[in-house]
Amino acid sequence: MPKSKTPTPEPKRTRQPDVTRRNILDAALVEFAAKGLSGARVDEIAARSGSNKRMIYEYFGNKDGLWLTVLERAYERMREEEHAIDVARMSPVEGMRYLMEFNFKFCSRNPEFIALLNAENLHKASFLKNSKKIRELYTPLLVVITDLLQRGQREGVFRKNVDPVELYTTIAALGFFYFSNIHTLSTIFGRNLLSPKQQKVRLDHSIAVVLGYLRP
Amino acid sequence: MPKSKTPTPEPKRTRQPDVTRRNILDAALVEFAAKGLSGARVDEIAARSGSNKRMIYEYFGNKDGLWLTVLERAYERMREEEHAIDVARMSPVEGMRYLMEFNFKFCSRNPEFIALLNAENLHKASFLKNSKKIRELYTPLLVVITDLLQRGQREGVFRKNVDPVELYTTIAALGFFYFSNIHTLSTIFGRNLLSPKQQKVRLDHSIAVVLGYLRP
DNA sequence: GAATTTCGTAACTGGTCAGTTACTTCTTCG
DNA sequence: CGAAGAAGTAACTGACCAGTTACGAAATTC
Repeated sequence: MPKSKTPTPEPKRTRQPDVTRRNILDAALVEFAAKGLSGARVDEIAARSGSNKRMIYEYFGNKDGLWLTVLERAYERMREEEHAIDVARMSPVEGMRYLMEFNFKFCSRNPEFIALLNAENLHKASFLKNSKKIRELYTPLLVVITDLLQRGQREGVFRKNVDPVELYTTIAALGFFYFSNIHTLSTIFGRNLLSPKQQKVRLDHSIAVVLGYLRP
Repeated sequence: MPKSKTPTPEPKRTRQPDVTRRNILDAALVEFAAKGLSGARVDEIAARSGSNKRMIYEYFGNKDGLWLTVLERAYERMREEEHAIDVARMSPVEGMRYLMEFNFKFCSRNPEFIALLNAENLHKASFLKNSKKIRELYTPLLVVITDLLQRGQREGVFRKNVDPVELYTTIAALGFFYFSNIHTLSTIFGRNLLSPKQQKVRLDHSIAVVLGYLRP
């Protein structure tokens, strides 16, 4: 039975299932991102959440259920942030630049998201495939890119016959890869790619690549 | 004491430390790539290798030592294959195209390499950082790209002021990301990106992006 | 062919961890 | 207040697993 909100303006609640649930998910995100699915410890998540194991199993059934929920929540968050993007009033070039910057900085700001996706790919996306929610998560970024491409082509500033899905993948790749592989790349190149300076160089280059390609 | 080769042409050897060692590493590569470091089972590696746990601990000390050796070996293999690349006699455009194709197909052909790198990045490259061998593994691809860029710029077919390291990262990203995230991308797009047809579309697009960018 | 070293097997150990349970404490609401 | 149920705690269980050991078999050396 779905819990309907009581009309009484809640007094001082110390029982806060929603808060407890969210605390568990926050703790799980950190733990899973740091250690992967098999490396993560349920006891650690319980301790970090300020709650306890019993609540975890009450709300999420088991470790796998918790993993799936954390994963879905991460996608939802990305989708929410992407939804706020509005490039309709920008020029195609400006818009594309803004989009890439957003994507790059989202990756920079959400290393847990990167780690989570990599872990899920290690499992061949077996959890995501069983997710009912994921169908609606088709990323809004794709819609925005399609629009920008059309306008740019009409105005003659972008080349023709660019597949939006391919370009989306390219943009995603240019942001994601850098942060996904930042530790091995830093080691091999002997540079600290985490530094803001290096990140700026990388973003500028990425934008130059895509805009350079899009020239008619 | 390093074992010097006996002058006698070995008869029928049933003792073959090198073979056993390699079998263990092959088995470990598969297991680690499929399940990550913490998910992999030493018993499973022993069984798959046709050898046994005792030998694993004899040769590699512990699970972590085995992991590091597998990782180094994967890098070495890549380096060897890259070393065979010779684009000196190709035109800059041809050479760049060939290089990207090589990189893309290497990723396609070596999914274990992809999985290994992702797992190592999850650990913040802590094993690679402690590797003595890794310093010499600075990828030869970088040298080849630098050469191609110079020639292309001199001949006027490539734009000027392109940083080879940045371009290398871009090329690596365009190949790696697709295969690294192939399962989640396939799920979200509802397409089977593993199919050769989709792979060709992706490679063609990637080449078009880089060559499009490189136009003066 | 005896001594020595290498290799293989399987049982064992000590620790870890997902998931459960018994029990206590707190909150809510009549 | 007092009953009912929700939330919390910590000990427990049973499985699993990295790493070890004891012992035997085979191969190599002298």
